[in-house]
Amino acid sequence: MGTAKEKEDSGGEGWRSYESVFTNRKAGMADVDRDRIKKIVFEASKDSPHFKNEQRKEQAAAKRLSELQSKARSLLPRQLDGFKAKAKRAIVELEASRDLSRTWFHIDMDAFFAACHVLDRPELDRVPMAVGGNAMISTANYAARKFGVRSAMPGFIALKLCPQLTFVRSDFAKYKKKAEEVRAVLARYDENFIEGGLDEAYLDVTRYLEGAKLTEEELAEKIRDDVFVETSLTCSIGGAANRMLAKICSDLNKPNGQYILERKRKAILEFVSDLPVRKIPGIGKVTEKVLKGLGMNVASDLVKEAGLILALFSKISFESFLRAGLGISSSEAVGAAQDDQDAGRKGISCERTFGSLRGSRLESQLKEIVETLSSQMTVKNLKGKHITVKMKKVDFTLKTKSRALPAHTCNADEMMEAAAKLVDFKEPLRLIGVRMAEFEHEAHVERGQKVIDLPKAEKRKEGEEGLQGGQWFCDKCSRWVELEGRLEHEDFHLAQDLHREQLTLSSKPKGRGRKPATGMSTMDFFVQRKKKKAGEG
DNA sequence: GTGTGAGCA
DNA sequence: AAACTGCTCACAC
Repeated sequence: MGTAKEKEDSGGEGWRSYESVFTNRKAGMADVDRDRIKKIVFEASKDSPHFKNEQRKEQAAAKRLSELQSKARSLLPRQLDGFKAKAKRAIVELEASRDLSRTWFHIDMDAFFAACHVLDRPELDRVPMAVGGNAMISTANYAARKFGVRSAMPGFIALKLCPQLTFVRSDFAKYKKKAEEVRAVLARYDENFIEGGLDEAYLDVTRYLEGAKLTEEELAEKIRDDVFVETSLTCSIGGAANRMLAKICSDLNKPNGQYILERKRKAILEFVSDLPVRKIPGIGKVTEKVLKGLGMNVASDLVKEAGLILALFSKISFESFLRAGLGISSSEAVGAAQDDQDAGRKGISCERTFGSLRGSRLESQLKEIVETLSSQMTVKNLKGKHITVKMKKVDFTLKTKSRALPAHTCNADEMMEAAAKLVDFKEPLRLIGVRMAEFEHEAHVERGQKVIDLPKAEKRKEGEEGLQGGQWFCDKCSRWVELEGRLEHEDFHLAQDLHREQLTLSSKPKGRGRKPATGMSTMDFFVQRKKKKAGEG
């Protein structure tokens, strides 16, 4: 896909150039099938407003790429040399921080939701099956994946790929229960393991390995064995010197497999030298396209072309690309996983998609969303001073409106009043959402200080003791919650966990403010004047 | 401060 | 007929 030539092809061949999230290579898919899948997904999509919007976005991405390409071409050799020199120093700096002293395992349950259902209904294992419904699928078993059925694929499209597909309604309580069983096993190997959603975890097994006199391969076998014996579920394990590499490795021999990357600089550099950039956590479809358009295909290319990257991308992107290319990421443990997700949060939001609503019905939908958000904020003890309303029109185009509020609040009425002012209820929408930001941050939880909140909770406990249990202590977030709100509160954690099923907690370039707390100063120095320099000359 | 959009899982 | 949700960052004005 080098040139933007074939365009006007609305006829029978349009599907050929149609690459979507659903048609990428995944474990267990033969190449022969890819064209068929592409074609079916394309046929089911091409006339929808959603598809039009996708095309619009693709064009914008292509434009961005060509701008970057021409920016790259216009760089004078001496400018590029300057960037290269700075990049070189950044590489030396990062290399000095390389830590090979620890072994991290990334545990990834195989088709977790689907596998949970198979436990109760073994016959489902032999037929193509997906968890979810007509609108959206959350997981598919491996039999269904052979047909191209993917998570995050609309059910109606999956049915076209696989007419005999069996749908199973999701059962969050079941997943949560099984996840607890899995965690009980994992905790024996690292009591401070980091949870990544319901079906993922990072374990620092360094200490266990020292005590047990096992090789890493043997330990991974043992953990997979334990998990299977005690939960009847299979998982895949990746082992490496840091979490980023471990996560990449856990995907390589999926399902029910393992891959250990030797903790040696040379082995790691070899590994990244034929690691497709798309495998790097944080690099998705679009970034892959951009990098490939700039001639970078494997992770180590990001180091080779570090000067160019420095010239073209932001400081943050530069550093994360460089880390990926060197196979370096944080290898230290993170504070308690549950608390960590709240610390450093910048905003909280809630949004709903519906068919098409306007007028008073739209208004009451907005109110519902505001109320949900308000109660989540109350639970999390968050008050925001800035509100944003997000609106998606029927043609899938997005619009946001935001306002600063007179004071910090998590009050539903105040939020609704502000939100309603930002919406034109006459216009039909397919989605509406509300985001609150600019929190008043009292004593924010720093990385690694997992119990900083506890004294507060403890104090509260003593103080409220006389009040006869109008409150309930949530172990999950170590906070006191109004007793009446308990069910809702638990649901909230469940929903959050569920959502995280599709996310990763690994060190990634963007996302949820999980930035390194330290070690940036030198890097800052290298790149701080990037823009100025780029502009001159 | 506000608005838009991209990107990711 | 039908394509989610929550979060972050970049950039323009």
